[in-house]
Amino acid sequence: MIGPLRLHGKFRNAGFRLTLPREAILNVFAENPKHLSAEEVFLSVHKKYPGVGLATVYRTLDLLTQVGLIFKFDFGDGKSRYELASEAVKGHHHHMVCTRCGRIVDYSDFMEEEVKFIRGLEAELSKKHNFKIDKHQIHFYGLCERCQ
Amino acid sequence: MIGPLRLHGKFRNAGFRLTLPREAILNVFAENPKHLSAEEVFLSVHKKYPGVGLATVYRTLDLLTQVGLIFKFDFGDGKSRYELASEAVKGHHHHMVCTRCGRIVDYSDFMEEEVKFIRGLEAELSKKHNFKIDKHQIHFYGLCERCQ
DNA sequence: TGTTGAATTGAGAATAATTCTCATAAAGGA
DNA sequence: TCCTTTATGAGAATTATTCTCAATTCAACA
Repeated sequence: MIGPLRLHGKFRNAGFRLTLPREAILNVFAENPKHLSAEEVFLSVHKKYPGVGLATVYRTLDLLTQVGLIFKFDFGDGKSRYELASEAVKGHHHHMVCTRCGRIVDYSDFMEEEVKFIRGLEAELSKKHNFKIDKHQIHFYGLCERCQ
Repeated sequence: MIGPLRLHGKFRNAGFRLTLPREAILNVFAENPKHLSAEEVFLSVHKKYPGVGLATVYRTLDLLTQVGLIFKFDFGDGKSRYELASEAVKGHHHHMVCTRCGRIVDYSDFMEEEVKFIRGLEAELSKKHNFKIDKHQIHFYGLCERCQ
């Protein structure tokens, strides 16, 4: 669970207001685990706060992504997915996507080596191409256990 | 340029017919360089073969992706992009995406180390999670030279 | 603690990418 | 060449996402 105060601060500094829908949406991420689609977030919020509309969910997801509280992913199934940033950092992980059933398997093995390697690569690339990298995504695609 | 014979074989083995639209679409990739959207492919094909429709382009892109002749990418701007597989393999490269202007910068530096590292990771992950990995994508996001 | 202006919201319309439908046309084996 | 199957074009349909706009809420300040 993210501290309301930190959240509060993040929003204010960025010039945004802290509203009920925004907190509700953030709570969904704090309670549910991972990579939720906009519709899943909407349905989840809707249970407690039926008044919150889908457009607000989209707007807020955008906002939270900009502010850096959640990450946005595209696994190639036509809809975006979002995930709490603190989750992704604390239990840092990446994704394997099953090309048959669409299942997303997280892994957090070898992250230390991976992060070290990627950091190095980032530094080299940033310098060489004058590209200010601030995040990366690594996705593996293939067949999950069930679909082989 | 992909040899028509090899192409021929690939299609037959997969149970598909080799048609003019399919060749035309593949030629677009052989002639143009990289990561084209469906619409870009459509427009390009349309110049030489105005008869070819957008639906066919989508169908063929799907097909070519399945057969493995092209790769499909999602850079998070709401449209898929495609790229000749042999291009991606021969001049193996990955992508950096500018989060402000959407520009995609290819890089092919450090690929040897990168591929070696990723291969190792793939092997470990496949074994541990019993996930049959057949491809990966690495994307870096940030600000390109012009947008900083 | 009420007032006020700006930021935010909900509802539904609008948009954009992609997929589907179906009647017609083309491919390639017999 | 004929025939069956597969592929195609055109446009309708679908899906995710964004936009519009009047009504509401936030929070700074009186």
